[in-house]
Amino acid sequence: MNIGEVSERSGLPAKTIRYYEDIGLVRPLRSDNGYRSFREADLHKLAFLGRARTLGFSIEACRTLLGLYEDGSRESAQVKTVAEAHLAEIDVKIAQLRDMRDTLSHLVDACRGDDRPDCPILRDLSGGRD
Amino acid sequence: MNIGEVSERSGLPAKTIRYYEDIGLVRPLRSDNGYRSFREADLHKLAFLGRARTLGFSIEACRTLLGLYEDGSRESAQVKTVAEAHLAEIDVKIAQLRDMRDTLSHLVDACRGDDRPDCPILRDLSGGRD
DNA sequence: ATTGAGCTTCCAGTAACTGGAGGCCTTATC
DNA sequence: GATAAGGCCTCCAGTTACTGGAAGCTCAAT
Repeated sequence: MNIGEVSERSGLPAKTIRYYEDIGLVRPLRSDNGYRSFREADLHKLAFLGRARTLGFSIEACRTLLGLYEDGSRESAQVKTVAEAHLAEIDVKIAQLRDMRDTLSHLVDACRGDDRPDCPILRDLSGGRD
Repeated sequence: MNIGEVSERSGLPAKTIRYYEDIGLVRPLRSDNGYRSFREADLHKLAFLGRARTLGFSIEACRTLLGLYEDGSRESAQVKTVAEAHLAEIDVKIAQLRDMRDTLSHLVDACRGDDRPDCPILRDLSGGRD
């Protein structure tokens, strides 16, 4: 398979696939003409990576997961540990965003949004010194 | 004021303050010895930026907000528009993270996390082909 | 005179790609 | 056989918002 077909079947841009090869996540063969030549297993890996990325796993976490995926003697506890760590990160991010959201939505609600300069949003940002 | 004092009073690292000067968000004076010399107004701007950043505004949004802050003839509608756009982005991010969280927490719950290789998380990532 | 802290600039690196330039390879058409 | 289109190649630069570090000047105190 050439990169175009793999791109289509995995849903990943060709650029991204080349990048993943650069950083050692996949190692496709090469044809005589220099083109990358992907096996089914490479495609599966890339699809795996795409899915893991949509779940928000970092590239390094993906590398770990891929290693476990390919290691028949893994313990599921290892996988679970990685996933739980990521879940905890997601929770932190959500909490941070919610804090921002709460503060910001109060400010937005308080702002009349008309043609006058008076603005609670700017007042808040300026530390009330205004 | 030298950068150290401004850093302490604004809560921003000196590195960040220099960076903000680089990209034109503040323009401190210079002393004869080459040191940056900050006025109170510069400190206020930096504190403003720090606060806006904690609310998640991008640097470019901060630049816009700072411009409005300094423009006595602004209309609060302009500020509100920027804030609402940012609020919408936050909502999108929260929704994405929640989706990830939901999927991932189901998978984590389904994984026994013991010494056996069988793992629903990997099964999901591999597209069920496992 | 010599520390040590504080300041300066400049370069490189982070995360995970993405865009673009310049240039082969392949296939089809005239 | 020439040519054009499209796919592929590599390499370089840019993105966001900083952060770390090196080499070196300045200042205050000893």
